[in-house]
Amino acid sequence: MARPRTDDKRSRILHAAVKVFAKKGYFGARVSEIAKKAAVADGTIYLYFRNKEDILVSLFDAVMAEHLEQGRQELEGLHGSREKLRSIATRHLKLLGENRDLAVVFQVELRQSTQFMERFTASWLHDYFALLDHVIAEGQEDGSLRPDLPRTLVAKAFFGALDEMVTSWILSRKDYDLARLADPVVDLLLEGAALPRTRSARLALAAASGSGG
Amino acid sequence: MARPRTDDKRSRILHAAVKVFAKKGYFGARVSEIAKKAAVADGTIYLYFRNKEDILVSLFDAVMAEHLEQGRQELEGLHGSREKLRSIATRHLKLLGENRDLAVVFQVELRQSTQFMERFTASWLHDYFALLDHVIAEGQEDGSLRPDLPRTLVAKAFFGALDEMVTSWILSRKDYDLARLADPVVDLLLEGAALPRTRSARLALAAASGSGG
Amino acid sequence: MARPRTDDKRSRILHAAVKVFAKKGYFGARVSEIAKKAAVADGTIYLYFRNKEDILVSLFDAVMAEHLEQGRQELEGLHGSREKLRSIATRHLKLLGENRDLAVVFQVELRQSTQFMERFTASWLHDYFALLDHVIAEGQEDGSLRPDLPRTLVAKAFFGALDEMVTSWILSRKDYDLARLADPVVDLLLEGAALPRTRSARLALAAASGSGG
Amino acid sequence: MARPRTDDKRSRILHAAVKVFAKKGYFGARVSEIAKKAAVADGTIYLYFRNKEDILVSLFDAVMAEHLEQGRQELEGLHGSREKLRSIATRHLKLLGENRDLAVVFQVELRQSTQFMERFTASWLHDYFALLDHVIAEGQEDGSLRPDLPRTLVAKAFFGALDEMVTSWILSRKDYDLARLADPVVDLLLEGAALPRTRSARLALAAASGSGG
DNA sequence: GATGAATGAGCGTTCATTCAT
DNA sequence: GATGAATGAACGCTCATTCAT
Repeated sequence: MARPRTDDKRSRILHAAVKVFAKKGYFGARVSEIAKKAAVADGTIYLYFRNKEDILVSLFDAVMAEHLEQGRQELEGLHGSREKLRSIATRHLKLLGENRDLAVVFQVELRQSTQFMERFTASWLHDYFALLDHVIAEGQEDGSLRPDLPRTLVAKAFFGALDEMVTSWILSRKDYDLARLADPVVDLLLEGAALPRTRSARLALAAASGSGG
Repeated sequence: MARPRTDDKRSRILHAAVKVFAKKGYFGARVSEIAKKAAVADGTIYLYFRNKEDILVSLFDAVMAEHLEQGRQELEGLHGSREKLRSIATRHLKLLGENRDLAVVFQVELRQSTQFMERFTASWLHDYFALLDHVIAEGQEDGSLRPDLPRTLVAKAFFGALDEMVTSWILSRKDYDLARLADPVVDLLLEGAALPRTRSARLALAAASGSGG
Repeated sequence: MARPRTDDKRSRILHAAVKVFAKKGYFGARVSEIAKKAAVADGTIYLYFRNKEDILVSLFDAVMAEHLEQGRQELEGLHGSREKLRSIATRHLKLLGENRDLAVVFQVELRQSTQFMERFTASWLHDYFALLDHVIAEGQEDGSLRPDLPRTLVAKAFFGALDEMVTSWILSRKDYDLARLADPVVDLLLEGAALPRTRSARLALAAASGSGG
Repeated sequence: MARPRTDDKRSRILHAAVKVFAKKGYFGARVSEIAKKAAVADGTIYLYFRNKEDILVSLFDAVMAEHLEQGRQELEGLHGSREKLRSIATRHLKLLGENRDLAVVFQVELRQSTQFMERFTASWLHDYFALLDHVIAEGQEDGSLRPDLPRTLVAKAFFGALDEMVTSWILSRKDYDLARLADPVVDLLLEGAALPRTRSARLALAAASGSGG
């Protein structure tokens, strides 16, 4: 807010940090290297961030704040849990799929320790899960989603599936379009991996046994 | 290589390492602390492990080797992808749900850096995915699973969902029974989160348009 | 390369290093002890030197660079190999005779290992020998030195004799004036230890046998 | 004395030590490496030697004891300081010139620290210098050597010259015959590097001034 | 005597952070 | 605000030595 010209420096530091963290890992990253890449003095970093960890946390905060805000706005214009989940998945995979360094930081470096993980979860991830939860609740209420599955379980599975897509993408050397996986993942999560005729068969079986009984 | 007389010591070091890594994180863990907890001298560690990293890697290798072996054996006695996926999920959640420290190490510490992740993936996780892939392929061939979804995508989603169950469980303070989530997760992944009538409706629609075509 | 503001610190470290190396030996010397004696923090050492070995090498370089330069200048004003050798010997013994710690480092610590020795020889000692060689060559050409002795052999014997004077002086507890040995050593090397009449006798003998033949 | 069969082990350890010390230097040498090369267990070393340093010292003692004893015996059959110095020089250069590893240990490793040097000097080197001193004294008494030069100075110069021949030979990669340098070195030390006519001239001058006086 | 597994003291070096300028 | 020289705590690992077998 009240950080006019110099906000440029803060931003430069954050951008440099993404690159360095992605390349070296959080513990492997040197504050002096971030400073160098940001073209500021080592000491300057400490005018904008409390310490090394604060750089990582701030990075995460900045990205999540924007991502969540934009995500919520996009959801307002959509109807139906199906559409909304598709939107969330697409945005999730797009955000990270468009910036591999950022993805590395989010998938790997932020999970350095339970300490990080907890703060990470406590702040923004919690909001992200709340958003998912809300959409799922809506779906269960409007009859588009099964009400027999616990909402949080569905949310976790949804997040976990997306998360693994990103992780796999990072570790794979291939540079395929991550966002394209959004639709099939949502399809899988909504319709299931089982063949429909499984159900028909089961129903048929049930009918048969029912008629037989 | 260096496997001195007492395998007991090696084992004690590994058990101590799980605890220390879980509590302090890999980078925060001190080799001397592991030694102390294992009741051996600092130097003794290096009779059994090349270095600190080797402790972590060996830990992972040992657990995965046994887990995968037992998993494969159990699968041999089962029929149908549904049963097999249920077995895999249950074993996965049981393994980690029964040892929180081990779970922390697997969920958090092993993901310290892309370097770790890659080795991790390259060795055992690769095998784990291959196992999943195989079961899914079987299902697609015997007609129990949808053939239109890419196998790897299903495998990733399956793994990602389970993985997130574990991570959530670790970060949550509540000590619920993790393994109990196996069935609902498999159910979700197989049948989907959408209400069956969605399909009926679609089928009806398809039938209608089919009859009309 | 890294030459921060105060050359004073670098110099303080080098002076402290001479004392500590002389007292404890290179391997016995602790970097932290050098830092303490130089009144700088341990880490500061590494702003001025790459590592512990670099301190020793830099020390040697600094001393030799100055010593050789001054030596060459002094030689320019002198005439005759006899005078020049006397100058070299005097300066050699003076340099080390005036600073016992430095002498210890040069006589003992720099010879820690063939590795050190080779670097030592390759750089400055090579120049020193070249200087000696040059003076000896001059003497052989102007007829003041025997041409039948290989120059390098004379140079080595000259250096070796001086070197042993220093080593003996260090190991002896007596604090005699080392530089005073310069003249007798040069005298010995130039005139030989044998009594002149040895030659006369030999000449006589040769004459006798010659006349007899 | 009373170390029958096992003296073989002690000897094997010493031979292994020469090689390892020569290759790695005293501080770089690992006791376990010496043990391995000697084909004994690490602990066995400590049945024959007090500690690592004792191996080096014992090595030196053994070599020097034999060398000095044989040297003294050879001198008994010779007459004249010239012949005796030639014998000493030849034996000195032969001993080390025939075993480069041993030479490295004697020239470099034994000079690790003033502590070593002092012990080294105090024990055998002292005897070696006494031997030299004795031969030089004889020469001065029988009129073959100049009486105006301090005996110790001549002894040091003699030793220093030989010592430098060995050191140069070690550091040079060329494998010339070291012992062949004995004669020219003795010649240089006895007759001097200056041209004889220098003396003739001086004698002439002295004669002239003498006749004039 | 011989072994070699076990010990644990010891240290060079790094790097996040500070603060005088 | 900005700098970057200076700080000093912190730690993985080695290896000479011991001692139970």
